[in-house]
Amino acid sequence: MSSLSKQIEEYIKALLEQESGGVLEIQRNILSEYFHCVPSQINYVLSTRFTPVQGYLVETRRGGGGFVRIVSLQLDEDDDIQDALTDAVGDMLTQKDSEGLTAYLYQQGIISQREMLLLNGILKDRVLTGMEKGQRDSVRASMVQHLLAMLNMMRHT
Amino acid sequence: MSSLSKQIEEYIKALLEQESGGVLEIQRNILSEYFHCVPSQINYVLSTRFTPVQGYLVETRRGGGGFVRIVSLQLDEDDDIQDALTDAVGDMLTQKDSEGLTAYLYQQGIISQREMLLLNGILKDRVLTGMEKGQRDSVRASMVQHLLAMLNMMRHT
DNA sequence: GCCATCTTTGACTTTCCCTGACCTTGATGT
DNA sequence: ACATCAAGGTCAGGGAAAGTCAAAGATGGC
Repeated sequence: MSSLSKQIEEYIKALLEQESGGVLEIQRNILSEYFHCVPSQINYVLSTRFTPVQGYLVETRRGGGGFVRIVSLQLDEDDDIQDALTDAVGDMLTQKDSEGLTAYLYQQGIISQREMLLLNGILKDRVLTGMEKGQRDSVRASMVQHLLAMLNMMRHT
Repeated sequence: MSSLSKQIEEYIKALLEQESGGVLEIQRNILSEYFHCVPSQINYVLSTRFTPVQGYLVETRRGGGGFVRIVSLQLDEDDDIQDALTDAVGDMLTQKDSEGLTAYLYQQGIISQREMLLLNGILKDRVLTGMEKGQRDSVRASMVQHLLAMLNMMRHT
């Protein structure tokens, strides 16, 4: 008995495969009606199975004409970016570690020096104001995960 | 299925491009008739998409011969980016505004398209997790303020 | 059988867009 | 000056999405 979440996951992935560009746009309500579940079930599936680490980027818009857009990144196994995504960055990342990572990306020729400097500037503790260290490191991790996912995407286009 | 607001936005931007001086003067009623909508819809579009932080100034005059003037702000080579934008950013910045700002910076040749995409990617609500909206907007403002400072420095060295 | 983890649900919230009723300002003719 | 008309402005409200969160339920490993 595969769970509903699992089924929804498969369905979305099937839809994604049909899209040539690896980009799927769909309405949350349509999906939840199709599976006879509450809309927030879709959020659960997206947040547990379509994360940057798993190779997906999700974008949404609310209000009239709202949608959910799911982008599938083609990731190859032995890739610097993918390694960083699965190994180096967990769900917490200190300023020091993020600087180490950007230096590595620069040294690998994945980002420019200027990009490294800009990213470091934005990821500093001093800039991520008004939160506890734990939260800062968690937000930084999220930012860097998304950054890596996008770098991966750009590399393949 | 792009929203009416989006269409109006595009239309205005297209008109603006045709103007050599970056200044467009038009009547609100003409626009609203063209799009078969109420006049105040135009105000909505102007106030959400043509703000200073997105690189625009809007001036209007009421009464007979009234008009809406939309000015696309141009940065000169020796303009101080910080001076020009710090106030506009303020201490709160929504995702939409930050995207407008990066688009502006790109259009003005201050950042590359790739930098714009990377920045947008890490400034999204979805990425700045685990906080209330107020805090998100405040952290985003902080990040963008620091970004402006760095861009300003890099520009003159 | 117990505990941890994953799933499912639904009540409540937020965002975005659009409309219409009513208000303010400026120009013009007398 | 004043009346009138011709702009544009404001604001509250409603509808259409998606988001959040916590509680309840299911599952699986030991």
